[in-house]
Amino acid sequence: MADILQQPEQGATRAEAVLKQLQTAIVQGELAPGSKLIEAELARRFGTSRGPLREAIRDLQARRLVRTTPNAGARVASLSAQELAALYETREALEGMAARLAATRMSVEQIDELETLLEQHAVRIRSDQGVGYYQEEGDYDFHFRIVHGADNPVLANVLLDDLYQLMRMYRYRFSVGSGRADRALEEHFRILEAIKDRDGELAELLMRRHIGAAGSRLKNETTQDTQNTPITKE
Amino acid sequence: MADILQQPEQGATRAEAVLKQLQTAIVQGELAPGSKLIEAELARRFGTSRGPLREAIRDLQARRLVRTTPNAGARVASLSAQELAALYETREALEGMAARLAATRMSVEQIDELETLLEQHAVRIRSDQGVGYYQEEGDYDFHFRIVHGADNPVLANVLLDDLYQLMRMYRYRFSVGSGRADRALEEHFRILEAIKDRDGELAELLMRRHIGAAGSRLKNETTQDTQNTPITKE
DNA sequence: AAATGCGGTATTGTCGACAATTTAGGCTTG
DNA sequence: CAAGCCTAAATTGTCGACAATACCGCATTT
Repeated sequence: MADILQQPEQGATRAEAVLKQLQTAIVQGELAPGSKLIEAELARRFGTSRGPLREAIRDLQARRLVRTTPNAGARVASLSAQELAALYETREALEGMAARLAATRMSVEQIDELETLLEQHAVRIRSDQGVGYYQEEGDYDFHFRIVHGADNPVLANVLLDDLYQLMRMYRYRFSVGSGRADRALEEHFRILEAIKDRDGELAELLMRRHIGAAGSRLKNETTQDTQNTPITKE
Repeated sequence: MADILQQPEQGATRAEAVLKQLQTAIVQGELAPGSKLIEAELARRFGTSRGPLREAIRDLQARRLVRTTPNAGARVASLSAQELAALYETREALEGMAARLAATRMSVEQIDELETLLEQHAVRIRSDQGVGYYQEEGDYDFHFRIVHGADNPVLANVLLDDLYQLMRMYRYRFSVGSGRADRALEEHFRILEAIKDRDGELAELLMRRHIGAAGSRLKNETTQDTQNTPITKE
């Protein structure tokens, strides 16, 4: 039980382990958007050679968390307000679709489990414990289950692997949704109701609104300082 | 004008060049779905070392054209009928969204250009020349412009980089849409009309139908032999 | 004869060194 | 003083070799 802070072993291959560590470093904001990723430096930090690190960077590029230009290296993605809006727009369409499909494809067991999950959330929020928890993991968990309930592997891949990490990254920075947990939970319950009724059309509509609300709040928070300039530090 | 067949130089870096060559080899079916990608062999073939080749494979993995399992190598993606349906389902949602957005965001110049493009297609089809061309490049071109007209970089990225190549790969194999060029063109014109009217809702509906039709035809072609088994050769 | 363990071979994962390219700073030059 | 070149440092791209792992055929055992 020696090294809890440093747990360097994860994943089958070294490249995978580096990928995970690097991804969390980016998502949690330790590596600021726009900052340069120097291969040699990161390789030293993660105790590996440049080979696996390079592969990790390429994976992150696919997930839109970094951008690389040939011969000039990689930088942490830095989304402009416009791109951030585009991200939410796309998410709205995809998760709306997920909700519609989930309404017809989720099993009753899955629906039951989702309901108990939401009830647990309700308890947590009423007791004012874990508000932060709810916003992070709980919200993610709800959307995650909807996407899985849609039973569409392509959709799941695009949303969970590609787009979600990007949003988590920016959610971190603004701590989006402060004090909106109860409202969000209410919306989650409504979506659940629509799914229980097997009303795909309604579920899609509610989900789109739910995400649209989050997107417009995000827009307000960003446009106060930046209008077209990237949201970055360096 | 010596080597037209073999033009080994493409892209700024070797990995990029390999990526393009390998991707076309896969999309055109030269490397059958399910077949194994042996790094040493491909490296020899493309006249490079395993390093750049490895990076190309990782890029293709992000585009869902290959699947890798740690320590066991990469194989050309082999979609089951179910996954293929999921692919079209997702495309339907995304391109529907693209059409809706394009209806409000495309400039009149862009719309004019799109109209002349379709008129050229009409001429080609009526004269019975280039039916094959239309189905391949022309159709792609139309959808490409709609996606760009939506002015949403995330959407464009997901559709064009990730999903489109996969579909081209399977379109090749079945030569989907044989003799449907005139019908497809008609549908394209209707979508254009909706965009000219700035009627996003209608444009979305028409686009979804347009793609849904292609998807169900594809489904018919595949379910005749395979129901749950992957569509592959080896 | 079927299952299981055991090599040997093929293939992938990782590393360190070298080549090519970009980047930064100083110097010259107009 | 500004602009442009030119060198040097830093960084990325590429390669070949070695280590680790998975795959395959064969012998052995029950």
